[in-house]
Amino acid sequence: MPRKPEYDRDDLIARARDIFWRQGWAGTSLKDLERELKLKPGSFYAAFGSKDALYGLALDRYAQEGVARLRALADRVGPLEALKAQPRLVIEVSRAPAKACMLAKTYAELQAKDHELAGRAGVLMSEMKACFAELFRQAQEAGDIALSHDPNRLATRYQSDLLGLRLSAERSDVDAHEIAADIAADIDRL
Amino acid sequence: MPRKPEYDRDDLIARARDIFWRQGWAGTSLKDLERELKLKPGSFYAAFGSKDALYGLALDRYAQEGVARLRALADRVGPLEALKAQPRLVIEVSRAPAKACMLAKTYAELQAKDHELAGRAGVLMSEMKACFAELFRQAQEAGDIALSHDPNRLATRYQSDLLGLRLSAERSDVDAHEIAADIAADIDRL
DNA sequence: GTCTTTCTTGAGTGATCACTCAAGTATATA
DNA sequence: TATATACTTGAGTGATCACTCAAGAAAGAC
Repeated sequence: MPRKPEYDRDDLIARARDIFWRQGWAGTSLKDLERELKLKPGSFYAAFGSKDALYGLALDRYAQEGVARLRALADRVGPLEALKAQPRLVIEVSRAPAKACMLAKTYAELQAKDHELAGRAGVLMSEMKACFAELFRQAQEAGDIALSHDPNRLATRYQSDLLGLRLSAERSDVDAHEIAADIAADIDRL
Repeated sequence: MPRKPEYDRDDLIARARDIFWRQGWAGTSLKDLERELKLKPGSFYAAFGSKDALYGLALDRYAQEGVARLRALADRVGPLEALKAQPRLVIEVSRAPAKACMLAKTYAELQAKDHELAGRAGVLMSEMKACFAELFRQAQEAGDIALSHDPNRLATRYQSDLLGLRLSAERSDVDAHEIAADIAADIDRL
């Protein structure tokens, strides 16, 4: 009996993610969102409740797609090759709104104020790290990496390297492909 | 003939740097600054002109002290040992308001809006990178690092690693000392 | 067609933003 | 002591912030 909304909620979340990813939390005003999502304030708040709530949904979507993409890659080329390819891939996605990791940007921006979204970003980064560790462990099982290494430690370093790489990739005076190649080369030496 | 200001300008810039470093640009309001610097709006604007102008001074101070500290360290222990010690040192400074690099935080927060301060942070990061490259080159001259390596490439990777490390050091679920040790170990293998 | 339910619209809310400025106060020189 | 020259004070500026809500419009059920 009721009327249906004119928007595609999933599409709106994806578009909001791109805006937040690029401009950050404080850098994105409701005016920005209303313009880009073509939603008047009333519809916006009926659909999402608050700016923070939408940011949370966007953050979850970002992390979920990131993990899914890496897992799918590992299923295709195996864990070691996936870990080696990932650095190059994350800085080459040209349709992405930014090179830097949205989780890291969120954490860096909001952690000092103990914002709930910073906590959420931290949890999601931790899950991402666990995903890396699992792939390192699988690579060890496959005999590609010496068993003497601790997969959790490898994952921690690897994630740190990726965060640095992706931040560096935003800079015009840095050749991020060289860094990506060096990170991949490090994995080969394990 | 005139009255002297009651504040120490250098001290105010240092205090402002710490606030901006921790809370970011948008995350720091003039109310925050007025409270921490104990300056009423009139005095604040007479002294610094604008929030952005003070942020710029704070950024310059941050970068200048960072370079000076590393150069002093290199003079004491030599270029190779300085580069190896730096990762541990940057995450161990307990009186620092944050572990992450202020230049990186500024760049990440403001680059999307082409803010002048992001450009300034980028230039300062570039200067820092040049400082790293110089130390790598000196280490090669001293015979500590094989001449086959490009010092600029080493510096780029090293800086990227440091950015990742320092961001990781903000997280409670990460053992940053392990990462720092691994980065130092990488330098030994060159 | 009529009713019910939900969505859309957009002016308007108080709070906070960076910033201004006129009035008051203190100090070094004459 | 008188005067000139800053510095300090804090109420107040318009703009923008996230957000609200009442009224109008549209679509399924009957």
